[in-house]
Parts: sequence; C-alpha cells; structure tokens
Amino acid sequence: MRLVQESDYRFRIDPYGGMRVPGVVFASRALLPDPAADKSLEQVANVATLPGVVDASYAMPDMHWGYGFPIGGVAATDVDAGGVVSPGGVGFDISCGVRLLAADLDRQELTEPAVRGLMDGLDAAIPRGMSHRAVWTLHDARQLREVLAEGARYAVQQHHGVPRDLERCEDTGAMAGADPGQVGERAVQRGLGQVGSLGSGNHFLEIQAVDRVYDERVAGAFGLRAGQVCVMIHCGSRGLGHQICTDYVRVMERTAGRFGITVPDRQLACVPVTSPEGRAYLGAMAAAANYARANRQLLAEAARHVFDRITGRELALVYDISHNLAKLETHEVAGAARQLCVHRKGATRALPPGHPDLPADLHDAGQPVLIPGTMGTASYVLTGRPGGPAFASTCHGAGRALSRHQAAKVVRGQELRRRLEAGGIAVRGASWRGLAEETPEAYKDIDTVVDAAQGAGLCARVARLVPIGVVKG
DNA sequence: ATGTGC
Repeated sequence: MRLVQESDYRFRIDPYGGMRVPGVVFASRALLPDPAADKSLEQVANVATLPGVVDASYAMPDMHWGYGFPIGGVAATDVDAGGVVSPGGVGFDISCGVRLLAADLDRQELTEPAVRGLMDGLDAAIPRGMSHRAVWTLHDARQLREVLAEGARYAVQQHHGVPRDLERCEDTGAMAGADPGQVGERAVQRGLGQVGSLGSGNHFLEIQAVDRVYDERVAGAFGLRAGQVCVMIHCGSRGLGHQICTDYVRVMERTAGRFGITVPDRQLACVPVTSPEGRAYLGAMAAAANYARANRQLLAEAARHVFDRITGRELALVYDISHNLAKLETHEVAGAARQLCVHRKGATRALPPGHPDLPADLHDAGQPVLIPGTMGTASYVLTGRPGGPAFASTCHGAGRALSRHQAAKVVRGQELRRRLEAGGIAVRGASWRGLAEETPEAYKDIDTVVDAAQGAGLCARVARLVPIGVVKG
C-alpha cells in the first residue's frame, strides 16, 4: 500500500488490487494508525472495492480497526449504479449517537451539594451496564413497533418530552423508511426491556460545563454560552441494534454471491441497495435508529426530572445526532446530483450552513455536531462547513488506542475513580472493570482529533465542554 | 457495541 501525504491533514491511498476509488484519510501523521497493531488503513482500501462506491473511501482522524469497515469510516455508493449497502459500514450499535441538553444555569451557581444531589439523583435514575432495568417497560411487541416506526416522536407523543425537542433531532426524531416488519423476533425480544438504558462500554451521561466558545454567533444559535451547565448523553440501540446487525450480516453473507458480488473480507458482506435484502436491511436499520432516538429521548427526560428536583432548572435540547448510520442522500458526484447510500460508521453528519435539511433557526449556523470525549476529558460542539470533502461528515470522538483488555491492565477502576474525583469530576459507575476499560489512556487525545478534523476542512469548532460529573455505563 | 465466545 502506498500512502501519499497530500496536505497537513490529508493522506491518499492510491488504488491497488480491486480498489475502484482511492482511499482518503483525514489525519495528522501522528494520528495515523500503527499498521502493526491496527489494520484500519487496509480496511479503508477494502471498502474502496465495494460495488458502486463513489469519490473515495474516507477515514476520519479518530479512525481505528472495526468490523469490516474501519470505525471512523465514510463511504458512499451510487444507488442507481448497483451501489451496495453493508451492515459492517454501519456497525453493531446502529444509530449510536449523542444528545446534548443545555441548562439555564451557570457553573458558578452549581454548589457542591447540588452537584452531589444531581449525581446521586442520576445514579438512581439512569439504568446502565448489564442490568435489566430501563426507564420504560413496553407492554408488548405492538408498542415496540410504535417506537421502531416513530422513534423520539412516539416518546414525545407519550408525553416524554416536548414538541420542540423534535425540531432539534436529526430527521425530527424519526428516520423515514423504518420497517418494523423487517426486525427479527430475537431483536424484538431483546429490545422490549431496554428503551431508556445507557448500556455499557463508552456510553455515558455527563454533566458538563461550556469551557470555551470559539464562535459566539453560532454558539448563540445553538443555545450555548460560556460557563453554561449541560448534559450530554451517549448511547445507542442496545441489544436490538446488535441483533439486527448480526441477522443481516448472515443474510448478506448467504446472498451476496447471487448478485455477483465478491469482497476481500467476509465482514464486508453487502448487497445492492435496491435488492430485496438491501431494502429489508435499510428498513430494519432505520427501525433500530428510531429505537436509539427514543432511547436518548427517555434518558433525557429522566435527567430533566432530576435537574428539576435538585436545581429547579430546565434542560433545553441542543441537538441529537447519530454517528453509526447509512442514509440515502443526494450529493453531487462529478458535477451531477446522484442518490447515494452514505455509510457513516463512527463518523458524524455535519450539515453546513444553508443546507435545506436544517431547521429554519439553524439555517445560518449549520448543524450542531456533537463529539463525545473520553471519560474525564473534553467534549466538543462543532458545525459543518460548506464544501466539506466527505459527504458532509466529520469525526465522532477520540477513537480507541488500546483494546479493552490492554486498558484494564493500565489502571484499576477504584484507582481511576479516585483520580477523577481528585480532579473535581464526580463518578458514578456501573462496574469497576467497565470503568477501567474506559480509562483516558486507552483513547487518542480528543483535542488533537478535533484539530485535525477542522484542519482537514471537515468542520468548524463552536464550543468545548468539560465534565463535572460522569454517569458511566 | 453486545444476554462480551461456535
């Protein structure tokens, strides 16, 4: 493989083997993965072999090794030119994403006892880890179908939220094309008892404060100001999305050959978007996306109740955006508008100012892009930039540098909690082992990743947030 | 990420 540096934050992999387009990696030299330990550059090249792929197989600065596609990967296929959809291009945690809420409260107003009260309240109110608890217990599969079809809209209809919330959700809270009938029985069973639960791994709910504002005008449009207290929620579609991914990888492994498709890695199993199997996957995937949105809506409501009880203040939704999704979008390719299936896996949509899909009050500001940091480190709010080079996409987080196993050997959970609390960050975990696996040393530096993303022209910084307290899945 | 593996 030949990796050519094109500019400070852009590398090109020239086509070789079956690659139909080049690979493009947006990163500084220091952020590039170590090929001895991480095969994600090879994965960028593998993705470039997929039928119908256009422009390039892209990777964001937080890229690392994933299932088939790299995490931090963006690839678009031309729907009307035999373009494929691949579950590995979305990931197991379908529509994993981030929701940010802003309190009408400044950091200085938040006393020590209030922080403790909030953290204890959230500790009790936010189901997480491997427990079987959730905010909502659905009556039956019929009610789950409503969640799968209508997402956060259904939660708001059921009075778990206010209509304004939906204006600040991607796709106003429900992805079109969701087809609950394509969701298998096992996925349904796993999904029934998990609406309103964080899960584990890198999922969290944090109380944060706006540490720095880079663009006052855009931050103001997003409802953010320096010193403001916020709540960030990072979670996905739990066992339901995982089961859907498992089921459809299996279906596509069986049927890809029927369409004459061969791939360099069986984890890239895919079928044409327009095939019955492709349509079925996209219908089930959109249903899982809606499940994840309802999940975040319910957890936000739980946090609102705690904030109201302890501080008497409200939480306004800034935005809710996914970073694991395939979407049918229109983009210009070689001067012509084409319908594309844009896979973003560990990559965030970043609509620029003026984009027609933005709500009217964000027209001049662009889409809020929410980047969750590692436990104990900063998170970012960004916005899209006109003429962005990767189908209006940017990074999604810090990106793992050590495996879970390696991370757990670096530090013990108890010690990590003491360290964070000594640094003024309150911690409410789910398990000591889970905490240790998420130690900041196991991740790349978020500030460096965001520098590279902005330097590559993918996005622009709006605000930096720092943690006050973390409720860890 | 995941009732953490075939």
